[in-house]
Amino acid sequence: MSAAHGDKLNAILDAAYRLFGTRGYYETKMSDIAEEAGIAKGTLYLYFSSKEELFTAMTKRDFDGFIHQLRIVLQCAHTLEEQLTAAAAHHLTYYYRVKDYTRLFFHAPNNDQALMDALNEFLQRYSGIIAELLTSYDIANPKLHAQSFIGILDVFKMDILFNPMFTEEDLELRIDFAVTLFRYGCK
Amino acid sequence: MSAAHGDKLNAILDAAYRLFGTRGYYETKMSDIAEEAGIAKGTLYLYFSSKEELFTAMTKRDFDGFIHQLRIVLQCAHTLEEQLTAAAAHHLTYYYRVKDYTRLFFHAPNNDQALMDALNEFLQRYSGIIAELLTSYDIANPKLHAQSFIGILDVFKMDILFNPMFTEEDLELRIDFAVTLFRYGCK
Amino acid sequence: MSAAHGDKLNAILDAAYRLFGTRGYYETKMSDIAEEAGIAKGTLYLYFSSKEELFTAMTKRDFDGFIHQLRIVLQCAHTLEEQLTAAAAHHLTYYYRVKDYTRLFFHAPNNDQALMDALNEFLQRYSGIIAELLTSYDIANPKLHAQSFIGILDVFKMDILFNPMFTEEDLELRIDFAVTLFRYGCK
Amino acid sequence: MSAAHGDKLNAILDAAYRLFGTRGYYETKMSDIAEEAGIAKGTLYLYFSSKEELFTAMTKRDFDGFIHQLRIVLQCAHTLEEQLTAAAAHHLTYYYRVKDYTRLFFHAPNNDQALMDALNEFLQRYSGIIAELLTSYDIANPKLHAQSFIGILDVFKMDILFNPMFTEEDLELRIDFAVTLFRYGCK
DNA sequence: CATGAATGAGCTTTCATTCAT
DNA sequence: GATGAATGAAAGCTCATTCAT
Repeated sequence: MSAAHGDKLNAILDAAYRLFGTRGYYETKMSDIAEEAGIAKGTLYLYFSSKEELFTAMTKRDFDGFIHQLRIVLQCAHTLEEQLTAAAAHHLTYYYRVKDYTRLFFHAPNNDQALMDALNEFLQRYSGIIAELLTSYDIANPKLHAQSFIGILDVFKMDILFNPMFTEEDLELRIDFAVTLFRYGCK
Repeated sequence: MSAAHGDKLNAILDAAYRLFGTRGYYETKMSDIAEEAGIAKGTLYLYFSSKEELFTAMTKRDFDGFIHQLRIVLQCAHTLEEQLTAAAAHHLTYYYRVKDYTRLFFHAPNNDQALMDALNEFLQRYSGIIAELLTSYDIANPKLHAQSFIGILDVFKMDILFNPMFTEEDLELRIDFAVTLFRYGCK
Repeated sequence: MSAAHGDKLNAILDAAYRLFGTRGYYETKMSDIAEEAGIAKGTLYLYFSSKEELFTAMTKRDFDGFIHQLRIVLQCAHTLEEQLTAAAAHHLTYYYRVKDYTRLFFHAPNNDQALMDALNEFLQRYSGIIAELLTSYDIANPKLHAQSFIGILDVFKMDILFNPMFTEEDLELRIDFAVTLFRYGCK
Repeated sequence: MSAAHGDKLNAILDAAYRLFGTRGYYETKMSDIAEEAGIAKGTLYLYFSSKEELFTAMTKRDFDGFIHQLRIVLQCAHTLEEQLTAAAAHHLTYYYRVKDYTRLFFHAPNNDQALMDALNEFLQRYSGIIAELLTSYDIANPKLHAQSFIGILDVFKMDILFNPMFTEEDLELRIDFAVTLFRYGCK
């Protein structure tokens, strides 16, 4: 894979991310993506054999970045409290940064097994990392706890993505709230 | 003829629920819904002015049923523990019952404001009921706590919907787990 | 045909005239006509077996009115000059009065032989009346002359129907102009 | 590839002319035009963004051809008599040649402003050319006279288009008749 | 006579994908 | 590798007409 090839590939994935994210899968045309990427329509098919495959590839790159970044922020934290807070901050900040790309979270192609697999794999990796963390602190049921922690965080995406008044302070508040609830329960 | 009218209306909504739920919005044709409902294509348009409107109406009916059922099960519970357990059981059992209709939760028409409004309204009602509950027990931050509780429950939908080995025991386990975590934190 | 029947019939024809005239044949729905006439959709079909037949009936009534009126105004005129002027005034005033119903002259159903027959028959009757007039003054080629006279008048419909500034003076001017040109040629 | 492009464009316009002309606007399907032109349905939309636009483009090409031809035949005539005869012959011969395309003159899409504009522009150009001619011979009211001349000619289209027995001699007769009437009046 | 709920054939337009250049 | 003209399947919606009441 030459540098030029990689450049064009990333240009396509970037364009796909922007358009799928802002308009949704079915509302985005391959020709729009080609134009946004600055290449010809036919060229897309030299890189991806179908629209679905492109969508899945774009999603996977996004997932990989999420996981990669998660590992990095976790390395800078040392107590359980710090690590959960880092993970929560990473999760919510991610949504906060992409609040203009809400379609990513609601509109995907429907009958694509590869995408479903990628989604499941992502969740396994994500909850695996959190579970590993909890295991190292001897917390029981690490997998269920990890999933629940992610669930607590994820429910706030509705606020973040759809409430235009949502501020960074609201973000901080929810980060601390989620960690505290997870650790100590409601009050 | 109001009874007949209601019958046909419900036949359409039932058919829409089945097909949208198993195939997804974009993969379901209006002609399929008509056939499934046992009526002519044009008749659909006497009841709903567009495919989107039909989808939103079907969704709203589902939401209403969920909320209605929730209120009923909550009336039979009297302590906080019982009430949270009832709500958790209701939520997860709902997913368990509709595990064949996974598309309902992932594939909706894009850019439809009426649907987004319905979704938001549902979440407000749902979290409002839980928050009210928490308030009556003097728990701080009732709204955030309510959302978090729902988040914990909702994350398990991935297991329920996509893990074909998922059993009713797994269900029971998660119901108790969710309530305990919510009340007392991890460990 | 009872009075009530005739009333309803005329209500339908009136409604059809208004809607076909302002919107055009294909842009007017049978249901619109029914509503405009204050009756039910199905009732239309008790009077006319199809949309085309209704259009043709409406057109014929209009043609009959035109011819009937023409005969009346001609009876009040006695010299050739007066008669031609009366006919010209009648023709152009007709367009002037229905300038809000321009679709009548441009948009008709396409493959309806009955309508084409009605149109031809009208033109035969119209030019026949004028030709008869010319014959009584021993003018040669009465049929061609009659047609030409009608042609001179008819060309002005574009001005009348499409020029919103067109005034009654413009009308008078064209009436005299047409008669003079027809009788004496240009200058 | 401009030649090929032009070829395909003309193939489409030719096909549209034939089908719209013989069947009418609403009775002609885009798929029929594509087939007649020997291309795919979707290709039509690379050249014209809608059925209406195609109809208008076809009409304009026809109008342009009419005007172009008119200018040519007028250049070969030198007296007023000759010029009017040339114009009359051109007008009536045009109808005679396209007598199989009667729908062109009766059936156009409704509510299309671009088409109405094209029609008006054509009439302005046509009557403008005739009026200019009359002006050069110091004839008063050149615009009204020009319109009337056109009206005299145009009325004969009914005979030409709808009378299957209409011969070339009938054509010649009307050409001379129209010019004589226009110049000297009846008788 | 009158109604209007129900029908279903019909058509424009879109867009993912291909392939000759 | 890159292009973009060409393709053609596919689907939402309309509306003239029917017929049970």
